[in-house]
Amino acid sequence: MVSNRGRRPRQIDVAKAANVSTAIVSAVISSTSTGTIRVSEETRRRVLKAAEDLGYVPNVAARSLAGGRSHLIGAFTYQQHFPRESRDFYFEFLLGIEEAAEDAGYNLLLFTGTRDDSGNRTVYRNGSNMLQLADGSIMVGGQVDPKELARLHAERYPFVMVGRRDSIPDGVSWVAADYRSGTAEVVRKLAELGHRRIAFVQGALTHETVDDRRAGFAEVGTELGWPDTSLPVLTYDTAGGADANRPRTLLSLARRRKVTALVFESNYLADQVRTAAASAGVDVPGQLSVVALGDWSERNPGQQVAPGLAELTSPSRQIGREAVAMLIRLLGSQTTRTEHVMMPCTITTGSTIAPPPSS
Amino acid sequence: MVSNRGRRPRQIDVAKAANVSTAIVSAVISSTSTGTIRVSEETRRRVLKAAEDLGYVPNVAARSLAGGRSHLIGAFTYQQHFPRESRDFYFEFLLGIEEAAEDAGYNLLLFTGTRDDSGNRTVYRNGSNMLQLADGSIMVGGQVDPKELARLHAERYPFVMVGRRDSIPDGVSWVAADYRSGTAEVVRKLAELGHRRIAFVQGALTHETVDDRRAGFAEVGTELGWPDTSLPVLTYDTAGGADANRPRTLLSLARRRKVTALVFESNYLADQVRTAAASAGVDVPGQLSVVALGDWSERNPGQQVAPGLAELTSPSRQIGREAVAMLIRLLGSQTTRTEHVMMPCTITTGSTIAPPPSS
DNA sequence: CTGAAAGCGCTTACAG
DNA sequence: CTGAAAGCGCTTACAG
Repeated sequence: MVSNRGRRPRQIDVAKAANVSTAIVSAVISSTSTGTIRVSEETRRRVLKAAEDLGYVPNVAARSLAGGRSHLIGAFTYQQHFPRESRDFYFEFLLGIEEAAEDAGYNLLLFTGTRDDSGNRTVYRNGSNMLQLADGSIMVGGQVDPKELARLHAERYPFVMVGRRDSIPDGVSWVAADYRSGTAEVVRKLAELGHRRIAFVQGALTHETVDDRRAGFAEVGTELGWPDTSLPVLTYDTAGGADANRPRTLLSLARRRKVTALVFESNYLADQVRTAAASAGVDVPGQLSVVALGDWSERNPGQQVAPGLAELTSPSRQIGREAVAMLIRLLGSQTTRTEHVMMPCTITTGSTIAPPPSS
Repeated sequence: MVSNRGRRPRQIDVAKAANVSTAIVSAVISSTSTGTIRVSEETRRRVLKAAEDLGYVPNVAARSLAGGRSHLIGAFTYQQHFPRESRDFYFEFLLGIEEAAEDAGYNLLLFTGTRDDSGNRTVYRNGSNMLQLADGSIMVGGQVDPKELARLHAERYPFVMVGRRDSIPDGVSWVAADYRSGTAEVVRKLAELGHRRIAFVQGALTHETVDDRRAGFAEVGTELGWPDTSLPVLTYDTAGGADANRPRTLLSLARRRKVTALVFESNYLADQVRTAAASAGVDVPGQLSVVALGDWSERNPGQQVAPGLAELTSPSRQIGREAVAMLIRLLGSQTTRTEHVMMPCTITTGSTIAPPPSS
């Protein structure tokens, strides 16, 4: 490496040139607002001049060693690759993080170099917490290592989780999409259009955000005083993978149950059912309204968003932004604190929602 | 801030626990290949165990202060915002940089926090070279501050320029798109299809990459022994902005000059001319072939790529990747060195190229 | 193969 | 308002 060590002017050189102590140089250069040190305007100018003349440039590593802060925000993911394609669900989170870091004047450290010898992501490489390079970090993505998160938290390393909120240890801060309210909003909207039988379609494998959506779904029933039969929950077997018959089964089930609107946890399945309806002669949305609630777990990698499909969309960019704001709050706080924020989802109406058939 | 200072175990604690010196701990933990220090397998295990038990985590700032390396690659841009939208010309460069950093096991520091009080990007904030947080950096984008670059280079800070190669000081390393060869390839292709009069269309404002393209254009004439009249260069006034008449002027000029193929520096203008041709009853590509050479400077922000337009495409992603590889070479080199690499462009044939009219 | 110690370049109490 | 000095937590010659 081309090393300039020893040739580059240091603080002490500037101090000598300006005929002051290094403390003064430090105070002038870093212009610490915390500093109780006040420097006369004349001295200040002299120091600045000397620094300029010598081409002095503070060493950031030394500064952060002595000062205890790097002024860096980190972004980490357990995903195999950093989200880089716009079709990657986590991509938008990262964009929001970048934007907010930029707005806040922070540099952003992407922990791209955090794979162990087996190619798996880990925070602790050779037992060393790589994240501490940054003052705090945002953890992005659907995969997590709960043990690592717990250890991080125990170490009191400041971080905010984004992209999921289940399977993460207590005390960990997060920002998440409010699927509950969003789903309730969707159902309310359908009810307003005149629907009186709306089914919630979920996979066999449940997780927290599915529970949230179902809660939002049920909530509207209570709100409107509907009987349980008006809001049936249909569960299909996820284990079988992409079962070609699944969409048809669901369609006939819907007809039998006299359901006029289908609310799908999975965008993928919603899209499939819409397609199947077309070939089965069922008019969407004339006879059947279809809404997707934003779960992409069944999506094939590279699959594009289904155009025209009514859907609940995660406010991923805003979540990313909020996570950075939250992290900065955590960093500024004297006490250890935990924050949880739910951000409202967006409803894209699309062309698959309409009033129920008048019959 | 939640500070763990003083509570977190340090190297010395591990050393005491393992009954060795800190030098040994350092050697074991950092597993420096350079290290002439050899540690017995048993000692090694003891140290690792102690580190594990204590939850020891090396401090990176200290490490890079003492060792002189941070093992971080930086990315900087003079653009107002970091490229984040796929329609941003510089976005792909950044993706390539991220990919390559990930592959090389480096963390990537995005210098998002580098705007001064007026909102302008600077490398030197309060006289301090922010980039030195990273061992070396990639500079991305179309804007540059030549003075800062010169200063950086004088300081012997290792960096590689990407996205442009003119207006940058001597001795600075860069990776750029090879528009010369690409343009030659385009013209050769047109000649093979039977074209014998091909015009190069350029703006009044010239810069290095336009010169490159024109050189590639002229090169083929020499190669094939064509007279100068076969390869005219048409210059239009850029000063007038988006002049609505420009496309028509060019079309009639082309007809008068008996030109059967138009090669445009500017993608924007190429697209406009194609559209104008349609409404003027000129068949593209039946009567006139149109090719764009990848200059986007006239593009409106947010404008999408013109679909179907034959064009030369900058290998931006590969350039980003190569820049990282180059930087890593520079970092590993004992001597100060400069490297320049031109990466081949891609030709997208599209639907605007055909043999000339048979008449 | 191992240990004691200097030094990396700052910041920040602590005295004056 | 200013100075001398300790200390941040490592790495790396240099001795043993």
